Amino acid sequence: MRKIKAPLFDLRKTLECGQFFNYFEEDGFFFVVDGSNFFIIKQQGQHLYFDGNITEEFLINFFSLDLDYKNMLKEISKDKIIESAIHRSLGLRIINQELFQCMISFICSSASNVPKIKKNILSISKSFGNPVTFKDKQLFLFPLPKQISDLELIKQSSAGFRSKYIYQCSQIATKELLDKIKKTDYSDAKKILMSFNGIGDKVSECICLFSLKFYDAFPVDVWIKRETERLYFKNEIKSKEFITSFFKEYFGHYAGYAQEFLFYSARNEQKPKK
DNA sequence: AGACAGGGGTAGG
DNA sequence: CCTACCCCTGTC
Repeated sequence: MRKIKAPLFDLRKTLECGQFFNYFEEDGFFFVVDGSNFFIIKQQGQHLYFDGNITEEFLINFFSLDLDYKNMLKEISKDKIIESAIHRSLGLRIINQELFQCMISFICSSASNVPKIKKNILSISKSFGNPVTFKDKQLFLFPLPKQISDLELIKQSSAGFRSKYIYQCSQIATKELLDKIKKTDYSDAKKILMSFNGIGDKVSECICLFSLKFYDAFPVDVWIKRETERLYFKNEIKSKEFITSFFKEYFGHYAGYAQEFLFYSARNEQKPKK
């Protein structure tokens, strides 16, 4: 078991906030699969204990432990509302997920919910991914695009109308294209992502934020819409476009972090027991 | 118990 | 701009 220091980090909040779906908790550890990487991890105070087929550098990048967290907080702390949200979700960090897994995860997310997305991802991994035995547990790596080639089998993952999007995405997402998306800038990456069926405005913002390190991305779902209308606009109805442009401008470079704090805070309010 | 609406969104009409 | 979409879950 290896050990690293991780101040200003909350493992549970980071994994459970709804940005990542390929993990489960057992025997006091989180078992995490990200593409072809897998590891177990637990937090004790400011330290992380982990083991798996990964390096320490991978872990630091995955959980953005190298981000200057205090500086980020300073940049987005524009008012009492966001400060309160930050207070309630302190330690939450944005994960840098493997791109293809992230794309499929958020294709699955439309008109869905966290438990169901997790189920879809696990089922797709079992059907198409390579099995690995690790710490007496059977894990499945997340498949490469070319490994997902059977529409009927995808349908068995209960992805419903999203199954055809998963299939098409897997056909189109060659290694070359994925590499291109990783190398290009925010607006270009977003354009390419939105050319996939099943990836629209919101889903592409999520992928930009959770896989491509574009921290100014600001995904607006119904939760963020309701919450920002309530907190910032006296419950007046605003369009998604307005909300996106307003908060990108308002919070600046780390708008995506502000979004995550508001989102986590809103969700936690809804279900205080968790 | 069994029907029914609606969900962290998107494409297509 | 408005709906259907596939499946699951919570609610009546």
